[in-house]
Amino acid sequence: MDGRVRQIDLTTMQERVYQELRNALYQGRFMPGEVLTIRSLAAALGTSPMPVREAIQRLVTENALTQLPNRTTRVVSLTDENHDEWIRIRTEVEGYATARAAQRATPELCAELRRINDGFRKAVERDDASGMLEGNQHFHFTIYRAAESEELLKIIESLWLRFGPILAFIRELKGSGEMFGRAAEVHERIVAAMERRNAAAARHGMALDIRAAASWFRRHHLNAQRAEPVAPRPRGIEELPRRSRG
Amino acid sequence: MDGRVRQIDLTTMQERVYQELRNALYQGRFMPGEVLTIRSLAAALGTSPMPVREAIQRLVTENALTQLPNRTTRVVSLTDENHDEWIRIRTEVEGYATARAAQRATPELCAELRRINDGFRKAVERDDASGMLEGNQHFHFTIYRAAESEELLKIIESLWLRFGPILAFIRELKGSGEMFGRAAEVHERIVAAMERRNAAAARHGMALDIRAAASWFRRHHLNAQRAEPVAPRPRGIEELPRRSRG
DNA sequence: ATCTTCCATATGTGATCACAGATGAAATTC
DNA sequence: GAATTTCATCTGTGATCACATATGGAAGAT
Repeated sequence: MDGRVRQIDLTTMQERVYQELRNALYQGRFMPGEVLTIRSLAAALGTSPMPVREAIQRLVTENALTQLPNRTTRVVSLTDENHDEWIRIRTEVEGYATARAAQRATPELCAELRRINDGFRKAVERDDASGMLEGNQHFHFTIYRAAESEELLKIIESLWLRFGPILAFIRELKGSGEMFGRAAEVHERIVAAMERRNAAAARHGMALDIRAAASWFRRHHLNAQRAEPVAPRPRGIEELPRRSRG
Repeated sequence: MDGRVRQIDLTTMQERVYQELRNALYQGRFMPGEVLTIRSLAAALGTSPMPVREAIQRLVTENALTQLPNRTTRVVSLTDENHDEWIRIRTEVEGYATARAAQRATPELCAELRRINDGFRKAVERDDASGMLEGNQHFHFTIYRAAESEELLKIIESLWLRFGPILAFIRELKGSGEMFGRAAEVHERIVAAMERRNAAAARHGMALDIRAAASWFRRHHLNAQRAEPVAPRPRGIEELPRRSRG
């Protein structure tokens, strides 16, 4: 019975729904503030509401989605929580991962990072928004994986998940090329620090990269926000909770 | 209609189940490796399986529970994941929170920390295991709250959640008083650093506190492990996944 | 014209049912 | 007697149902 049949997918429905939604968020296929309903998602995914509601709950605990007091679930909005706060946490956690990666850096890793960063730079040159986002993400996560901590990686993934919907925004903004161009230079410095096994310098470079992107985004996001409000807030009730049922 | 009726609990069943399980884990009311079944929990809580399974899923995504390949959910075990790795992450994240708290330290905060640490020390002196655990937790979280970052606090809570079941262990171990006695001294040094607004020193002290407790626990846990194995692992299947259903 | 009330529909939550796989002890085979 | 098979029971997963609340437009009142 060896080669005649292939292994099939054994994961649960809920897990597959969860992964699908996670990927969608990661890649910015949902807009910040967008409302998600169980039944419509279930219909779109071709399954029953049951696995969807469990997947949504998981994403809510991961802070990728929020639940309003009227129990509507929405993609995390840009302003409704403290952006700065998350940026500081990111610099800390991802900076730590970078320091660990620097301590473990091999010539092969540095060569790979250079290669990825070259691809990133090329995407910047041809003004390919998706290519830039992908290249940037690839560069970052190659470093984080090199930190060799499964658990740390999980935490960082959950941080990025929260920033996924922002990607949907950046994709449509003009002038991201300039910012990413500067990012490519910072990346270069990070790789150089890793080659010298200088953990502190690598960490510092990563923190700079994150903060620079964040402050660029803040400036341009505010402009975009003024021009075109994204998701209208629901009626007036923002405080009222609901009944409990038995 | 003012004073004649009182506000009632409006949260969902699922939320209350989640909080109840979370507290139980936090306080070490479940042993590491213990198996949880939906139906029996539902019966114990006096509700239907539905809210319980969603609460369990949330705790699984928070890494407080694990799901074996045969879909049995268990309280996180002591050895089945890298203890060291989590300790390093804790020193980093909680160290950062401590540094932030030091920057924001007020005389009132330092006085309160001294008071809490005195209570902790007294619990050590009268060899009150629960009092020690509680006092220690109280001291740590007073600092973390002083960091004034809601999101950071969430992350730290999820880290501690993972260590909750270990408390159930420590509660029964002899000689924890000696370790906690040393911890009280380290706490004192942390408060002194915060009084001087010396963020680096406070951070360093916190890292020392965490690492010292962890290495003490490792030594004594291994002894306890030999004496009395806690949770028998299920039969032989540790690899086999299951079917997917439609 | 503006605000309120009403109502059909949509939505989340919890209960119950159905079913495949897991479990562990009893029965059977060698 | 030891290893294997069988079978009743337990458990997680997904589907469906029931119901209270939310929503948003239409009808009505001011």
